[in-house]
Amino acid sequence: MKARIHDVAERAGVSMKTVSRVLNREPNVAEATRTRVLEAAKELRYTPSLAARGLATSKNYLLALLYDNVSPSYVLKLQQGATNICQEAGYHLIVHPLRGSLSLTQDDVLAVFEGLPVDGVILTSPLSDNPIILGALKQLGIRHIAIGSPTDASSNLPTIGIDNYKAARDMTQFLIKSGHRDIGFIKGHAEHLSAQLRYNGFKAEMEAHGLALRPDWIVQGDYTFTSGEVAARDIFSQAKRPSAIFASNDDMAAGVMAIAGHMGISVPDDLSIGGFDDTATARIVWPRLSTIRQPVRDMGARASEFLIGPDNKALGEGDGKRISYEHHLIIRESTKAV
Amino acid sequence: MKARIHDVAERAGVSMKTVSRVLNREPNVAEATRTRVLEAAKELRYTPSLAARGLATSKNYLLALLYDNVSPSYVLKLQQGATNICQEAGYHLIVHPLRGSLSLTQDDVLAVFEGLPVDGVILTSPLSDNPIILGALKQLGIRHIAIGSPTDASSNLPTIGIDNYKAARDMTQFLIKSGHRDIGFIKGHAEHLSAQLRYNGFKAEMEAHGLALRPDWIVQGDYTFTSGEVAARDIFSQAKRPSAIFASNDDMAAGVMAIAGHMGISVPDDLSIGGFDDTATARIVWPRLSTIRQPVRDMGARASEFLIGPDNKALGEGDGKRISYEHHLIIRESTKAV
DNA sequence: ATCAATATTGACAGCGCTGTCATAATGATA
DNA sequence: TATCATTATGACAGCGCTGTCAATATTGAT
Repeated sequence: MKARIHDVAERAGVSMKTVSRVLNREPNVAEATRTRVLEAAKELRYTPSLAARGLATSKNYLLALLYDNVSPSYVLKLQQGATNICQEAGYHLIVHPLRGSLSLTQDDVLAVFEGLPVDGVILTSPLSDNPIILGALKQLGIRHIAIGSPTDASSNLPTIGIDNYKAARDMTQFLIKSGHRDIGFIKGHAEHLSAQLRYNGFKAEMEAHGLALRPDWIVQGDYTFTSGEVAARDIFSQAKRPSAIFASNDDMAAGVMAIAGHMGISVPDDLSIGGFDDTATARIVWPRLSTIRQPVRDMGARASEFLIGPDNKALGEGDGKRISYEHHLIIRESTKAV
Repeated sequence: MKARIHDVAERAGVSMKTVSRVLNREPNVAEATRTRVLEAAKELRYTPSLAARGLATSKNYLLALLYDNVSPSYVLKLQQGATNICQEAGYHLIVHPLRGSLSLTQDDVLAVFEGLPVDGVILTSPLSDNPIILGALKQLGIRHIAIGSPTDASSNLPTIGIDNYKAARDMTQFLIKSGHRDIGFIKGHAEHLSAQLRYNGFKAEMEAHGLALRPDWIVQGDYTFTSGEVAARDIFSQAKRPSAIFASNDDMAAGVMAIAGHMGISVPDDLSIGGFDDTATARIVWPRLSTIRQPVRDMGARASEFLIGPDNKALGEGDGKRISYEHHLIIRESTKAV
């Protein structure tokens, strides 16, 4: 039924080992031989057995993408980028939800990874900020990389992301330049490093313009739609309302928008709203959200490349531990100059 | 580093084969032996090597979930259900995007599956309606199951889903009972069987109540947000506007809502909107969508169970080829009695 | 022509597990 | 107690591939 390497070898008139060499792009194969083997493989529709190859090389040819508590479209975009690279390299990607990661014990986590026979793991926030998970990965010797906030130079964790701090400054600057002076802020999940960085960026830019941060307008959220609603209610119950609200992600921004709609506050006429991430949500709500776009697919692709590549391969410039991608400020209809 | 079956055997004082028996729940192992083996395995934190096991059994212990063109949250929910089951059985799930599936040739599809060493495939619409894909799967002898519309009894394809026809009737009936008589409809993607069934349900219920279907109010969409916008513009440009619009899925309903917002048509005061699927979108838009909920997680779980189980295992009642789950009509703020 | 260096190829073992089949222990039956 | 069916266990080969190492062919420099 299914062709084996032996069949290809026979057909090409070479040894199995030579076929193996061609298929694995090893050096020192005569050009003519290579061609002959490739042809034979094609004719037989040969594809190597993952299992056999894995057993022989003690690799698994499997990567995992772990997530908890992030937006589905973000996960799937990452995954699409990663899958493309995996396919080329004969790898496959297991997308694995890890629910309630914050309350997981060391043993829980070890059990998860022992049951996941992968060569590398891509972590998204907040998993990448979780010492238990990082510890388990290190203990088991599984390569890993985080998608998130590469600005934390203190850590040794290879990381791909955008400059959340700078991006938040950009959005804040945009709002200020649009004439807003009374700007509220909804913080992201307290456990996510990105949340801290985004807030820092907001704060720095406000201060750089000599604008006051009003504590009543700065509310803790947790990146969920509902927390955006709660935060919005909170802010709107104050004596004075801000003219703009910058939410740390799109879902919370959508929550703000829902409450505004409910309370008859017109967006963007009475209130401008800025989001972050440019998820599908940003284009689904009306008016559409002004937000920050991350090249998520590229980041996923880069992460797989790193995990599949040789151990010693550096990730980026400098110490080779961090890569920062460019973000983009996307202006849509949820913001307006005053 | 990593424990092998040999180590466990030694520690338990039995042969490797016996350990294998215990781990695979084969019969004819003395209770005392079983306990001893289990203990040894636990102490050594032993987990079998997928590759070796796969090589020996010529199984892959891998399932694939293929999708194209469906909402991310739908895919991830399916995946969560499926993953749970897979874990228990020592399987893993590869979520695989198959973009542009409609223009794929036989060879493209074969190449995809040959590169995907899996024991079973879960197909979502529209892949499950694609004869090329089904053909390739059959040709390669890969077990598969569709998530979608199990009402098509003509096919031999095992299918899990809800009764799209009935669900659409339910939503239509609800709108009619709310006093709406002028109801528009936005059709789903022409290639999806579900789209046809939903439309049929709408039509049947309208006719059952003696209500006319106005062709100007029935517009073709393709399940995307944008197509919902286009359809809405189309309907709103007619001389008379319907008092309610039933969109074949939530994303299109959100599109309608966006255009309504844009044109100053108030939802639900001037226009009721019904969606379908109860995706995250339904709760993100404002007002929140009345819609139809499917037990997507359960469906994913059931699908994996089927694929992992023995060949002869029937799926459901009757001919054992179809399972229909209950749907639920979810009433939120996007609809209102007139 | 000669030999070292290099390029190209193949034989063979073994990765960690399970299937097959043989054997040993146990229980049931006469 | 002898005999046979049943249950419990182990020895061994082999799944399809690649790593190691040895063998052979080719090249270039003398």
